[in-house]
Amino acid sequence: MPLMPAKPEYPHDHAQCSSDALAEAQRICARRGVRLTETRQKVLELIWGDHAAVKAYDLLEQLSGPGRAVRPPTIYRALDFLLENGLIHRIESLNAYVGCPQPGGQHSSQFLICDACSIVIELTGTDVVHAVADEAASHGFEITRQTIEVHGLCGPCAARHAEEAPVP
Amino acid sequence: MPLMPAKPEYPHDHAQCSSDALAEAQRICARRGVRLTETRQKVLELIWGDHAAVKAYDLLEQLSGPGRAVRPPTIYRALDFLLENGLIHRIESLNAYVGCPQPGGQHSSQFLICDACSIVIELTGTDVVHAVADEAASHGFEITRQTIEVHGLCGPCAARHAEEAPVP
DNA sequence: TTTTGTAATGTTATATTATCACACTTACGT
DNA sequence: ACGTAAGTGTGATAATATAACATTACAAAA
Repeated sequence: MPLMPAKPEYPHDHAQCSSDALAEAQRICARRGVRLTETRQKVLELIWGDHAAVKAYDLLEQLSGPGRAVRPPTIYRALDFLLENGLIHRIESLNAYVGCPQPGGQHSSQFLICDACSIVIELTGTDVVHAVADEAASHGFEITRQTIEVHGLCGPCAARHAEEAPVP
Repeated sequence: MPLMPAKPEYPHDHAQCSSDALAEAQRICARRGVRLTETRQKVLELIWGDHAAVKAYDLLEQLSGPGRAVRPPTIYRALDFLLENGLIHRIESLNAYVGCPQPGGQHSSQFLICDACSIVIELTGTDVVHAVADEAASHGFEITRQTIEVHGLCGPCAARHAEEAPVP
């Protein structure tokens, strides 16, 4: 049974959410003495268009216009900058990028990814991080980077799905 | 400081390890009534060449010979088969594939990946899985697939690294 | 044993994701 | 204004993966 695609449902004032993220990004870049140039900011805005992960070549299309053909390096440079400065995350299992809601600091990445509506929810709990750290330590392993990506159905999509295929 | 690449260190009888994996794969396929054809078996053998993850196009080169030019679909079909039957895993953060040491059953994927020697260690503990499941449940999220990929340095590489760059 | 249907493979082309190399421009401190 | 480093433009290409359709091999039925 194929998943029904849908728009991410996340009841909140997204215009606010997005502009907060942009403002915070500006603060962070100012504090760090790095430049949030027009291209970088534009890419960040596009990524914050909603709470789904965005593909590099979609950004490319969106940035390109009638008079302006943006090339891949432009996008990837902007993405690299945003990644380095902790403003976005890369979702490995999707080859896509999503805004970071707690930008600035290094923090481990744990995501719930809805395969129906594509929403990406970033987790902030420490239990998982600790459990992983313990396991790693027991193997004498020194962690530099954790990637935790959990696929499935978000609450609203799970509900919709159950409705469409009710269990007898 | 760049990581020193190295061969994966994993003191064991790898010939045995590898041939056990192959034999187990044959048992599993027989039980399931699916065919471990020559190409599929060859790919599985190559993946079990050591405990590092292998790239699809490296398999392609290794399978190709003077008289035989193997094309991408051949490899990807074999990889799909092996993935579907739980004989290998895909490491998303590397776009690469690794043998599964507990093949057959569905199980969550948790890997320690050494960025120096490329060894991939599959974890089997349940703490992490439970911690993730709890977090997901608290968001009303229904999990279908977990990907946990932890990058860093394995024990031997961490030791070697510390030796090369001693802390005063 | 031949037939026949399905699974598997071969083959060509192309899609998708990402990087390299080098030229040019802009911002910024001096 | 000048020099420098950071940022961007541009063309080419690398690396990863899939689509579409033809052909072959296998195993069970007739």
